[in-house]
Amino acid sequence: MATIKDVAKLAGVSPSTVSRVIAGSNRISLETKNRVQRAMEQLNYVPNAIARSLARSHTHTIGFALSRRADQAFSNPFFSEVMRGMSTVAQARGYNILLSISLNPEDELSKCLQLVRERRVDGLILSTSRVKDPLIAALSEEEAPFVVIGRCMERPVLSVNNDNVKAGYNATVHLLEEGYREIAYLSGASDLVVTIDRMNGYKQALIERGLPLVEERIGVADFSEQDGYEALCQMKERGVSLDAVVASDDLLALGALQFAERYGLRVPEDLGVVGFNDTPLMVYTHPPLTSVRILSYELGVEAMDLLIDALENPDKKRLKKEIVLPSELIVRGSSRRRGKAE
Amino acid sequence: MATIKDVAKLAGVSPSTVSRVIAGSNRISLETKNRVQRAMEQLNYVPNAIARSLARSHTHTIGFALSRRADQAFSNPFFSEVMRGMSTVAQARGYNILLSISLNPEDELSKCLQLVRERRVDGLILSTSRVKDPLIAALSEEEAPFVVIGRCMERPVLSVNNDNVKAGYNATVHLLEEGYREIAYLSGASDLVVTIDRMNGYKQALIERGLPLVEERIGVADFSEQDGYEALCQMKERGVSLDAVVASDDLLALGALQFAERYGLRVPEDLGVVGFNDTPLMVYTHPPLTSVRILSYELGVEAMDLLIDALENPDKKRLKKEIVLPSELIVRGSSRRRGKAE
DNA sequence: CTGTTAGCGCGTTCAC
DNA sequence: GTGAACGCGCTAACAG
Repeated sequence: MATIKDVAKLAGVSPSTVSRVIAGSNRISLETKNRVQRAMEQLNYVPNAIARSLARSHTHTIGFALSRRADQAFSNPFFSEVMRGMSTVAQARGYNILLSISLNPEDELSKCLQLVRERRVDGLILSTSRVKDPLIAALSEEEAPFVVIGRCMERPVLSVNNDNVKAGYNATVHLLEEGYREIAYLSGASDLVVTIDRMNGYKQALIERGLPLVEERIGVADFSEQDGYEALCQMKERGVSLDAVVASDDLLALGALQFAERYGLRVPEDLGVVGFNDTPLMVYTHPPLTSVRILSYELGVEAMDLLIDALENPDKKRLKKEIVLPSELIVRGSSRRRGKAE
Repeated sequence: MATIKDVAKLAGVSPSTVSRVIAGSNRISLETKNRVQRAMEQLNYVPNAIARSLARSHTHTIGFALSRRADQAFSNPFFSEVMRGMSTVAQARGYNILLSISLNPEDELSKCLQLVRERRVDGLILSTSRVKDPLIAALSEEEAPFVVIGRCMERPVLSVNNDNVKAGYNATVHLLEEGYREIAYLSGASDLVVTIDRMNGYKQALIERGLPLVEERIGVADFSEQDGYEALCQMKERGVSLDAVVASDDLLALGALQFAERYGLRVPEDLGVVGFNDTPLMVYTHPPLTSVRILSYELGVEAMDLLIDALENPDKKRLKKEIVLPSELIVRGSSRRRGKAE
């Protein structure tokens, strides 16, 4: 494998000259430039990225942290889409993506710190955020550049989020307008900021319409259909009445559908259901699932752009920008009973 | 950020000594070893991975190539699972994963070559294989270490695959045993080795049972429900009769379900359907989808292990091992009509 | 415009 | 057992 020296030798110049034509320096004669380029082609020369990184002390690599719970949570294409978005930008701006999948938040923390301290990545993108997130705290202390997909409640950070409060609010209002009154909320892991925000939107809608906020109608479940199903069954068995469910994830909404089946409830007549993420396959549930569409691809795009901007403009680094992307409620059969025969 | 020199200075030794305790050299006195370790802790020292890579001329990083069509194809968790498997092994063996998502095979080729030539990765894992795959050819010529998830028809390569021919065969035999006789096959992109293998299994089953092999019953579609739907509609409109479908992907099977609805065919009575991948959400289709379960997580595990083994045992490098993992047909409502009232 | 000199941070002989 | 010296391949500051 040819090195910069080989090229220099062949072209009859010094390595630094070669380095200059690679960098596209303008103070270089057209003639030697051509000569060098010919030599590079002839030797099939490609600069060694590692050596470059060492010399310039940055890697042009971004780490993406995914903890397994998050991963399985969204066995829907949410993260695939985010990654596609990130990847598009990374590609365009000359960056690479290093993947870090962990089994739990503790591992995630140590692996991310490792990546940063080893200087393997220039910055990190975090896939979710929790209340008092230790990872965010550690990274902040380390002064490592990072952006979180989600929101940080404790301190200003670079972040890209969707309007979860509003989305939760809209979903709930929609159910109210369809005539549902006893609306339950299915939360994901209770320390995830997303699910808390969505819940707050839900609460806000109820309060605004003067409806009672029944704590027993709020169920906490891991992001899985099974858990969603069980949470609702427990509610029912405790004698809590409900005629609709706002589920903070489509998988949980699926659990709600199962729950309806178990108790012989008709959807949407007896139970209205709305989920989150608008997972493509949810079109095929019976009835098709109403869901909040999240701009996951765009989330990835914005996150990567934000991080690279911060990286490349050290002056702006201190400005902790927070981007919020809109969501859209996609109404389908699972929540539309207005005008239907009762 | 502390360097090896800082540690050396603090411990009152030379950098090479520090290097030795990092490497776990045994010819070092316990005393200085402890002294160095204390210094490392005190300075919160972590070796710079880039400098290491340069000195040792390998990165401990594996590239994973995904081309977008493959990605969207499997908006099911197939690749997530593969990645989880790869990640587990990578973690355990001290490797990192660099992600390379491309929009098309051409981009994929150039990006992968780039990664290898830049020496950014020690090796690559390819997510799919095509007939006369240019990427495989290029990588072979480059003598870059890589393993393909799938199979290479032209030359021996390191590969991890599932038993697609047998799986296609089993799926078809199952339909035959359920009494279906006019079985169609829905292929994915016609140059993907997976889909070809599955088709050959399908053909073999028909031939074995003495049934005619009707070329018109083989439809080619991209991996999407829409395409699957359209392929079958075209078949129908051309007057081709069919009473069952083997779809090389669950999404295509979904298209078959749509097709059935469109033409008022009852599933499984009038149309039997079996898909591939056993996507979790397919349990919720009506009726639940029969599908071939692929060991995607294990595929990732084996691929990563195979690659790292080859990397770390240069002597074995020449041995082009090909691993095949079993699959399992999960029978559900969409293909079970035996014993049912007709 | 171009070459020389010094690193970037670490691994690895080769001596002592 | 330990240190000095050199090299990995490239960039950057300084001359000229």
